[in-house]
Amino acid sequence: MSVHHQEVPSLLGRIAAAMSEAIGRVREDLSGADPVVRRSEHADFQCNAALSLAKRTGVKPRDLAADIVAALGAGGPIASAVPSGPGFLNVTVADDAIWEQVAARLADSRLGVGVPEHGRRTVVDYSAPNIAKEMHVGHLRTTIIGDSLARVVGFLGAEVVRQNHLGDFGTQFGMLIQYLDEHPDAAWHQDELGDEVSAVSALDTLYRSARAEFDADPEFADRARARVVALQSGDPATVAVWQDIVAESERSFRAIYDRLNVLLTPEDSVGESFYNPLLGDTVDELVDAGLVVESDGALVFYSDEVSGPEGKPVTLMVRKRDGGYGYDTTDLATIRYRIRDLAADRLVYVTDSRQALHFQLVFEAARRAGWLTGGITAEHVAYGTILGPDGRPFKTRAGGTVRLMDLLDAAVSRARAVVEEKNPELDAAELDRIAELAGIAAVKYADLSTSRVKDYSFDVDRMVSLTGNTGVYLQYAHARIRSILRKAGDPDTSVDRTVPLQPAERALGLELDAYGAVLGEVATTLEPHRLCGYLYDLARAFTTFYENCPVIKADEPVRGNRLALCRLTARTLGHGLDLLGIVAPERM
RNA sequence: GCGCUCGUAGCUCAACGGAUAGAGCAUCUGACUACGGAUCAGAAGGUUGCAGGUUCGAAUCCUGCCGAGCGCACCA
Repeated sequence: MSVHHQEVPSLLGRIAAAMSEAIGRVREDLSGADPVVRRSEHADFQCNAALSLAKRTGVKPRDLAADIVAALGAGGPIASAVPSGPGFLNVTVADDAIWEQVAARLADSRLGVGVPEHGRRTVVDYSAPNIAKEMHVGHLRTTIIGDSLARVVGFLGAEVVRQNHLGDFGTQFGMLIQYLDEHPDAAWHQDELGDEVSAVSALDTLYRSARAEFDADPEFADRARARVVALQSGDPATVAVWQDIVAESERSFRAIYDRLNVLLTPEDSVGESFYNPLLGDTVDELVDAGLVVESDGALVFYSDEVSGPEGKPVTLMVRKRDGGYGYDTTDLATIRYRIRDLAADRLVYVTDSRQALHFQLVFEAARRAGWLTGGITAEHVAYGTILGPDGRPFKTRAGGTVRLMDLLDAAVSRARAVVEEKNPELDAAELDRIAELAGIAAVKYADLSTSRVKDYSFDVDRMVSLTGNTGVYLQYAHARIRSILRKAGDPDTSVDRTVPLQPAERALGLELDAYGAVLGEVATTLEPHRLCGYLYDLARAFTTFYENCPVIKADEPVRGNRLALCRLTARTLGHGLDLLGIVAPERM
C-alpha cells in the first residue's frame, strides 16, 4: 500500500466554493453566505442559495439563481447549472471530473480524506467495566460506540486519548480481599480456571459469597471493614491482592475486547482509584472558589441552571457527611485532570442517557470552577437502552443480567446457523471463523446503525440477516467485490477520463466522493449511524452498478474504469467498516 | 411537581430548514442456464402523535397539549 497522501477535495465542496464565489460576485455583501449545496434527486447536486438569500436581496429567487449562474467562473467541475422550480440551481458535473475524483482517491492512501480534526486532543471515555465483575449487556453500547468514535476522530487527525474509567475502587474490595484471604483455596486466577470460566466470573461469585458472609457474620464484617482501611491506607499485602484482582479482571475484559475488536488496552485504563489521591485537592479548589456549601454536614454544589423537586436546585455531592467521596467527586476530579494534565481540547463521555443530568452538572461545575474554558468542549454522548423482545430492558428469562459473553455467543451461534445453511460446503474451521466475524459484526452494526439516543431491541434474527441494512450484508458486499477483483487478476487500474459515464457509474462515483464528508459529520455529531447509513447506500449503489454494468466482460477502456470503481468501492467499504470496528474478510 | 429524551409505512429504522418524506423486513406481481441469486424490476403501504405559530418552504425550529421512557444529594 502506498504511503502517498494527498487530500482530494470533494466535488460538493468544490461546487460550494464556486457557488460562494459567484454569490460574492453578484452581491458583495452576500459573500460568505452558506451556498447551501446538497446532493440532489434532480441532478448531481443542487444549490439552494438563491432561495435562502432572496429575502435579503429583495430579488426574486429565480432571478437571483440566474444571476449566480451568470457569475459562475469558468473551469472547475461544474458542467451546467440550470435554475429550476422556485429557485433551485440544478448542478451537473462533467463526466471527466467524476473520473478524476475516482482516480485521485484511488491513488491516495487515505482515500483522499483530509484531517479536519488535526491536532485536536480528544479524550474519549468509554466502556468502564467494574473490576471483579463480569461485563454485561450494559457495557455493550458504550464500548462499541466509544470505540468507533475514537477510530473516526483519530482517522481525521485528532490526538485521541482513550480512557477506560474502570470501577476499581470502593469498600466492596475490602470485603472481597478479606474473603479471599480466609479462603486461600478458592480458585479465581485465570490460570487455575481453564477456558470455561473467566476470572471475573469467579470473582463475581466469590464476591457474592463474601457479601453473604458479611451480612451473616458480624465478626467477618468487622474484619472486612478493617481490610477496607488497610486497602485505603496502602497496606502492602492488601494492595498486592487488589492489584492482582485488577490485573486478572483486565485479562477477562481483554478477552471481550479482543473478541469485539476494540482498541482498548491496559494502558488506557485509568480507573477510579487513580483519582482517589486527587479528590482532596479538587474539593479544596471548589471550596476556595466558593462553589460548594455545607448542607446537612455534607459539602454540595448547587446548580444555577437546573432545578429539581420543589424548585430546589439539583446538586452534586462533593463530600459526604461521613467525609467520604462518591462518584460525583470522582467525575469532578476526572474532568479537571483531563483538562489540566491531559491538556484535552475535547472531552467525550460515552455513557447511557440516564446520566445526562449528572454530566450536565459536572460540566457546569467545571465551567464555574474555571477548568472548562475557552475552546475546550465537553460532550455527553448519550445512548438509549437495549431492550428485550418484550420491550423492557434486556434481561435473561430468569430476570437476571445478561452476560456480554453469553450475548456474543448467542449471536455467533445464530450467525453460524445462517452461514451453514447458505454454504454447507464450508469446513468446520472456516465456518467457525466466518460465523465469529459475522456474528460480532451483526451485534456491533445493529448497535451502531440506529440513532444512538433511541432505545433499540436486541433481535438476533434480524441482526444476522443477510439482507437489509446489516453488518453481514456489508461484509458480504465487500467480499463479493474483492472476489470480482481477484477474478480480474487484481490489475493495477488506470482510469481513462474520456470514457462517458453510465448513470449507475455516475451514481456510484458521486457516492464514493462523499466518504470524507460523512466522516466529518460523524466526528462533529458523534453519531456513528451516519457512517452506517452511508456504507449501506454505497453498497446499494454498487449493487445497481453491478447489475447494469458488466465489469469483467467489458472491453477496455471501460473495463479498467469499472475495475477502478470496484476497487475504490471495496476500499471505501472496508475502510468504513474498520472505522466501525468491524472486520471485512476477503471471502465469506 | 420540575427536567431530559423519544413519537415517521403493518414491523425495524433513515431523512445538514428544501422539490414527490426514503430504505429494509413482511405482503403481492414479475424476471434469469447467473462477471458470487446472499439477485433484480415493479406494486401496495403515510394527515410524520394532536393543535397552533415562524418561514418563500417544516418530520426538522418555537409554543401548548397527548402518549412512552428516564432522571431529580451522601449507590455508580
